[in-house]
Amino acid sequence: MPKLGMEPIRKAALVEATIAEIGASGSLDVTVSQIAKRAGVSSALAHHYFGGKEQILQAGMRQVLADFGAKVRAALVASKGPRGRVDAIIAASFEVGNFRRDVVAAWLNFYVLAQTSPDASRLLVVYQRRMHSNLVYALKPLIGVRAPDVARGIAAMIDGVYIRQALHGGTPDSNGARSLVQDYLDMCLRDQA
Amino acid sequence: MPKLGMEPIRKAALVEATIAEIGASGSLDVTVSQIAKRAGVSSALAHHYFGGKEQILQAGMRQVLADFGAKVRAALVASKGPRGRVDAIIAASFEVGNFRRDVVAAWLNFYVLAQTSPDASRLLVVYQRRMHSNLVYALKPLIGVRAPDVARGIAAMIDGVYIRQALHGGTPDSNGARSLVQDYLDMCLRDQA
DNA sequence: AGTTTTTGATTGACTCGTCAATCAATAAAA
DNA sequence: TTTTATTGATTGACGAGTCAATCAAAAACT
Repeated sequence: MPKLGMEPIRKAALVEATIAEIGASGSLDVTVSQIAKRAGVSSALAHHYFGGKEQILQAGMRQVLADFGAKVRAALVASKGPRGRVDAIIAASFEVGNFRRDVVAAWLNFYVLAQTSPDASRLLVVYQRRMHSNLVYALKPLIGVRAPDVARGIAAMIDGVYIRQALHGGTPDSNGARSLVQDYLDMCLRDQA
Repeated sequence: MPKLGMEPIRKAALVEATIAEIGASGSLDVTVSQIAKRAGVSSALAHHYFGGKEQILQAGMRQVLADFGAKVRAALVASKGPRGRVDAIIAASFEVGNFRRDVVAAWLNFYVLAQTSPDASRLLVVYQRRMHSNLVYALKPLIGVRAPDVARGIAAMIDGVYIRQALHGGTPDSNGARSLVQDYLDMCLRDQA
């Protein structure tokens, strides 16, 4: 055989190229040839390793989700105390890397895909569940029984702020986004409802 | 055949069919033939009246935006007092019609399009600006100088809650969505920051 | 060590389908 | 007859997926 163990290398390159192409086109209308070309291989090889276009795109999506999850996890282990944990989640959500052209494109098209693809929908639910349970776990010591409700509010606001920032042409304002959500959190903590 | 004055009728039918097809496919990957067929005409006629696919899709998007704007306007004229105006905007945003399959699909794909199409981006900015100024106008009597910031928070939360509801399979919970945002508003009003 | 066999890696060429856009032709008002 | 409405047929381009063939290293064998 030629150089052995090419498969994981090629797959990784194709996944990366997939995300890049999605970013370049802004949509999922990317050809397998484009992806393969960017990865430096033939389109036939992409089919050989992934089986079909659908699976290539799915691998790309999964990668974006995984990257995000890793960022949150890293931020959490470096945090201290309940409030620190919430702040870490918020900060990780608005990290500059998340506003990269290709990452934004991946997320938006992920939403679109989630309407019709059970696979995409399931992945999205997993992400939302993890976000929610992370938030609840951090909020419980701070506000007790109100934690689930506040977590829902924070999660929604993170999504809303993210989309607005992402679509707002020009440099995204990570700090502004973060403080908007943190102000909301502060207010919730101050409030006795 | 030609009964005169068909143009506006056909155009309206094609626009409606466009939105329906976008809803059916969940994406902008709809063929002109599909749209034309649903509208009961040939694809050639669609090209004849609109010039090209791009313009057909754009007309569909503009229609969705216009429908939303009309709903908000209607809710505003029927409202009473500052607080009533804010509630009206929130309620209009989560009206059941906005969760229709095709409307959701249109909005999500609108976001996607806004990344790369200056036209779509411009339309989106117009919508956001109007939303913001409506909110500020209603909030000013309630919280004065804090109005712009709170308006930003409410707008973001509306978007975030909407997306979560829209992508959450099953019947959307209009009331739940509304109360989530209204609770946020109540808290802002109660708060002296 | 040298030869042979095996097999992963890789591609160019091809098939089959689809789709946007165009056009020439037809029909019916004005 | 000039204009408006309307379509079937056609075209030209493009893209997913398949396949047979090639290449080169590694393993097996002598």
